[in-house]
Amino acid sequence: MAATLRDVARLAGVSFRTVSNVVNGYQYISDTTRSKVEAAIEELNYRPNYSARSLRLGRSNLIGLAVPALTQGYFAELTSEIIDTARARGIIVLTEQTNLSRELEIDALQGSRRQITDGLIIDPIALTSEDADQFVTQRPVVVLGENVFSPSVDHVTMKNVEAAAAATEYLIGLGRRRIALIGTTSPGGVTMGTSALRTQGYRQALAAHGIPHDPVLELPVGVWGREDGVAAIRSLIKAGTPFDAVFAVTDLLALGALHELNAAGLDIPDDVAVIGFDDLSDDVYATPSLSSVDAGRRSIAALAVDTLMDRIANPDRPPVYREVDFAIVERESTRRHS
Amino acid sequence: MAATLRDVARLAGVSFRTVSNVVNGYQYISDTTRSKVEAAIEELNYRPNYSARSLRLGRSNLIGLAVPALTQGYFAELTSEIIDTARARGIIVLTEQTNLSRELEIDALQGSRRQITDGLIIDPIALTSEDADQFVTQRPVVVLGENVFSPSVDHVTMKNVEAAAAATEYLIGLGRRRIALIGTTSPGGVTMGTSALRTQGYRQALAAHGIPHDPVLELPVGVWGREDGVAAIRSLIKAGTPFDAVFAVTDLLALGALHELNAAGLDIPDDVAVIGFDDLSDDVYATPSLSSVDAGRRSIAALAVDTLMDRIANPDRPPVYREVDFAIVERESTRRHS
DNA sequence: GTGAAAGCGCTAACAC
DNA sequence: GTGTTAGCGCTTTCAC
Repeated sequence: MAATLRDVARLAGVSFRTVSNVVNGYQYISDTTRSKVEAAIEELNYRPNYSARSLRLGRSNLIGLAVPALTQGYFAELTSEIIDTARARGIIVLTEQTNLSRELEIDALQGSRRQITDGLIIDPIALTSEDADQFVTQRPVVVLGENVFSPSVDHVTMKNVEAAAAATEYLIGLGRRRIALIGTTSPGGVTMGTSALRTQGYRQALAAHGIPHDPVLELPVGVWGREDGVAAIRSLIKAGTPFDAVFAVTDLLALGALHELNAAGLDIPDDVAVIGFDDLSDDVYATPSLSSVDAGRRSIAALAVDTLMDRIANPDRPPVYREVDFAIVERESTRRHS
Repeated sequence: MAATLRDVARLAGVSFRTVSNVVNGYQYISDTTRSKVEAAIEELNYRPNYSARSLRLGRSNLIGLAVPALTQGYFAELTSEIIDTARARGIIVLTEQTNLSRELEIDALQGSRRQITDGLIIDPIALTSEDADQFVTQRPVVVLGENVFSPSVDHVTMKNVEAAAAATEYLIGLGRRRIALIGTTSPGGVTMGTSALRTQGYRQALAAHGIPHDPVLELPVGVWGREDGVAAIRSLIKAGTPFDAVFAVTDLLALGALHELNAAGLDIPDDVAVIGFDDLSDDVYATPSLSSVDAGRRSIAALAVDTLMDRIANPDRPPVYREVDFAIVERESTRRHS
């Protein structure tokens, strides 16, 4: 059996309250007492019992993180960054995957595991703003992405419209006029919100430059996997639609597109320039390397954790809506040959 | 404040022991009582307090998972599979990243967060078998990979030597004789164990076919990122070493190699056939798609969770060493043109 | 600076 | 089938 505070106190010859004080770094303890206690802790290899501490404090230092799938590069990187940020704050992250399922997202928000954690960071895909009340829960929630807006909850997100417009303008600046959009909203498709915003940015940029908007160039996809990028390019080529650039609303789609453009024998970027969205670390190793929009994932990770911790400490403050900055990252898939 | 068992009991007009019985699915309760209690639970939106339950039971239903980095595809997929397997068993996973750091691996094993979880699954990279006693801890540990063997602890791992030999033999069967090995052990390199075993398999296969073993074809790397695969091919080409195939000890290295071979204008697989190791889902979307060794990651995830749960339930059973099966997955990077 | 004691919410042994 | 009670290990108010 593991040693308890009492065991340590007995060995050190002090009251067990004193041991608790030492463990919690309480100030006014004589040096001799402190070192006696520390020696006893060392000898018994004492570790505080977190369940007891949590029960007493009503706080576990655990937070939940609910993302669609760790196998998607964006979420693997986001999760990695959130775990590291949390660790630096003394917080432990309990990750779960919602697999694009409405049920699992509701379970993440409402299920009994919420009880274990002090708060939750969630990136909802299947839920929409119509489900806004699902997000109003006993314990703090920070919502990522813009598929959902729930007025009484904290949000941390990216500037989707502006960033998508910037990517499109960048392609226009390269002289491209027939810019395909892969991953626009589709009637039954998931990720409506994000997709809609990036589509909006794309159209805004075209309009701003007087480029007519051709519906044939806007390709909806099922989900956001590489295979969907492949399929989009395939359908474009099959239909014989001319195009000289591709803006994919996510890097996975862009990587799939790259693969299929290569397979079709097209030159990138001479025949078709390609830019994605998310700035995954994989982009550098694509053939050719993939230009992308860095939408601020690293900032989002840090801001999400800090916003959640702040809300836990301060439950009554008004909800915040925070957006992080973006940047275009230029690589071979759009670079002019020099 | 959240409702407690007592609140529910008061509302339902029963003793709070009865409520506990209902919550825990105890058998002998009258249907009327049960439904009264359930109505009260519903009305108060009661959720059991896990800290209290854990404190009482000495068991949290939380397990730790320590992997090098979620940004590495293999570990993202492994983690994803472990989380899902655990969830199906009612267990929650608390993931941390050890970043190839010896200190962080020791912290995962010995640190105070061990206290929160019932057990730990760890894939050590920086620690070696010389650190075997670090793995002997109060609470159950399951060790993944073969960088470490600690005799009194459970292990779940893959058949590295056999799988690497099979990959090499497969290339030999394709008529290749100058097979480069990317990711062999290097004096100061990490992941010595895994690397050494796969190198051993490679050499065994060559020897079995009477192919002389050329040290120039064995390329050590720093870590196992795509950039290291790029560097390995670059050095090979720069040195003018002839080669007609590449076996990379991990897919990330192989994907980097693919990228650099493409950049050098070599035809894959005609000039150089490439096979990796791990069967990441990315492999399908590489250009060309990457052949690989499926070393049994999915089985490892399930087996690791089950072995840990079994050990938690049964702390005194003898330690086990379990190996899962592998398979060669053929794709374009090694396929003969038809 | 240290000690005694209450109680966080729950489970389970023990009565009835 | 239901009620009473002890106690898991800890933090913290209140004394001294």
